[in-house]
Amino acid sequence: MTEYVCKCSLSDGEAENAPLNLEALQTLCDIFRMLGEPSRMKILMALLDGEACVYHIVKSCGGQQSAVSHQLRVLKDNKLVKARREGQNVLYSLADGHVEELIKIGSTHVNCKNG
Amino acid sequence: MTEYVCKCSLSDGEAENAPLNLEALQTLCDIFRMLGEPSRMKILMALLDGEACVYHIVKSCGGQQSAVSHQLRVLKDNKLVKARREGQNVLYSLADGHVEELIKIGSTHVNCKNG
DNA sequence: TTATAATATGAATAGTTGTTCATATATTTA
DNA sequence: TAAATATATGAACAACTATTCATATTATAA
Repeated sequence: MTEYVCKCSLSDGEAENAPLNLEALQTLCDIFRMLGEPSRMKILMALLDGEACVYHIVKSCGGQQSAVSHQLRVLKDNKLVKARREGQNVLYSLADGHVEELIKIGSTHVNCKNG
Repeated sequence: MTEYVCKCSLSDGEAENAPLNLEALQTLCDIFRMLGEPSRMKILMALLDGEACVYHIVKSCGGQQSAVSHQLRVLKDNKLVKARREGQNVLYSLADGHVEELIKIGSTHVNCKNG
């Protein structure tokens, strides 16, 4: 049985390379997974203009308060948002500029494909 | 019962705004969802250097051929990759530059958080 | 302290989805 | 045409997860 050779751009040697830290891959995918659920994306978009309390996030995004709280927890665990308490309220905001940038580029992609 | 006012940056009026096309939101999230699965991300990363046939994608990413084919189909349905047949082989490539850009920014985010 | 408001959480459930196995289709070679 | 290679696909199953409901926690107001 001879060595298989197709006409694509990869050699077998290149194809076998796995230059990827598995943990980093998982973390990277976790971030995208966070952005891949409409209920979470709505929350993040509501935070594009600045920090907001849970009450207003719920008002903006709809759905049950507990559902929003659950998602906020997941978003915080994955470092996409941060929170600070101010009296009775907890104010959430985007963790850093990358989140906003990812949303913008994703949106551009959608617009390109639809245009 | 008086109107609720918290100290976050949103007014009730702003919070109630839903300036979002639901279909576009879903499409946007679909793209990120595609990027949110390690098995798919591996495939996309294998395509960062150019087009590749299924055989080499499987060799690069591991797993069963049928699993890779299933994921390639989903990626194509969601317009993240495109395919062209060349003889027995089908060569896949990234749909456009946005995909690469998203992966890069996501990776930067990961590195920032770990640094 | 008691009551109320704001937020968080645990358990249960229903819906989604990635993988596997078996098989089908398409292309080339003998 | 028959055999072999490359890729795709359908069904089934297991794992994951978003939501709901009920309730707990935290903070302010009476």
